[in-house]
Amino acid sequence: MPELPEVETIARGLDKRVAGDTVESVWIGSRKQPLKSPANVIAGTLEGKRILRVHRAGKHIIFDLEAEPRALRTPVSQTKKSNRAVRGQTRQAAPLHHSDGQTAQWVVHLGMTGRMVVCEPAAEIAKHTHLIAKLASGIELRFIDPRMFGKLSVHFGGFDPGGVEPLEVSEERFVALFRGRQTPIKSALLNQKLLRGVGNIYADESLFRAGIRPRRRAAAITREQLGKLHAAVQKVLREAIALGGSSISDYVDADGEEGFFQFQHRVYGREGDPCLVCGTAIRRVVLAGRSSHYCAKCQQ
DNA sequence: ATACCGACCTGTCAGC
DNA sequence: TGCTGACAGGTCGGTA
Repeated sequence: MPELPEVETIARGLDKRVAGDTVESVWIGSRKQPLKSPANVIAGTLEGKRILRVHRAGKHIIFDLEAEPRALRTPVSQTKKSNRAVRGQTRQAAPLHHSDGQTAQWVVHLGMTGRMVVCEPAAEIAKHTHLIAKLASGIELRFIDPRMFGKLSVHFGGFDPGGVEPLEVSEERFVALFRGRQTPIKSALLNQKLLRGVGNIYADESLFRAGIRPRRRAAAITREQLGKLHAAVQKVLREAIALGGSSISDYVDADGEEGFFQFQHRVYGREGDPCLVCGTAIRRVVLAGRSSHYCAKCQQ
């Protein structure tokens, strides 16, 4: 579901709502799929820790946790008994010997359909809820993901998502990323090891604004066009962030609000519709297994 | 190195 | 009304 602008919007919302709060207890559902770290390690790392800050790297949401637990674990797990019966198993906290004295990070990747929401404990528990973190202030942080393509993990001593931040990369470095690559430019834009955070919507939208066809070989694109692409990627991402991201089917931010960038889409999801610049029907082709939308006249 | 494909999952929607 | 197939914001691993 979410690309960089959506993840940025969610991370900002979460930071506003939960930074400074402390995780009291964590419930993790039985499904294994969304977990990259073992459930007891995730729960054990989160429980008792204060959330210092929530931010984004690529499409990852990162919760910075304070190094040392705020409170002992014992009273926490005792207060959890009532919830246990209702919601299923609560994992035992893992020993934290490997994280003592180090900052820990809780990293969340939302995949296609993941959502991370803040809500009151009384709020109905949505289907496909895989994690609930009860916070000291009384609110809950919930991870919901129907397709389970999302991933939850904890890291000690620095999480490296790879690639460069599209909003921070200089034009020189951006151009260098594609030098000599025979892959289609769209595939290169989607490669998170190069640029982190650009997904299918914003790749198509950026290529349209730069006037480049998705299938063009990266290496065959002129320096001037790559400069335009660099500007287009940054402009599209910034505008999308300003509008709270794109809500296609069910995307909402941490507060349940929809984004508005979908109304600015010029090619994505507009197959057969007239190009807003020249009137030519927008085409859709499948490239690297993903739908790619473009205007055959405006993009050469 | 690159490119294509299926796999991972569930839900929704168009068409019959 | 209900079945079937295509498709969905992402990533990974296998294979040619």
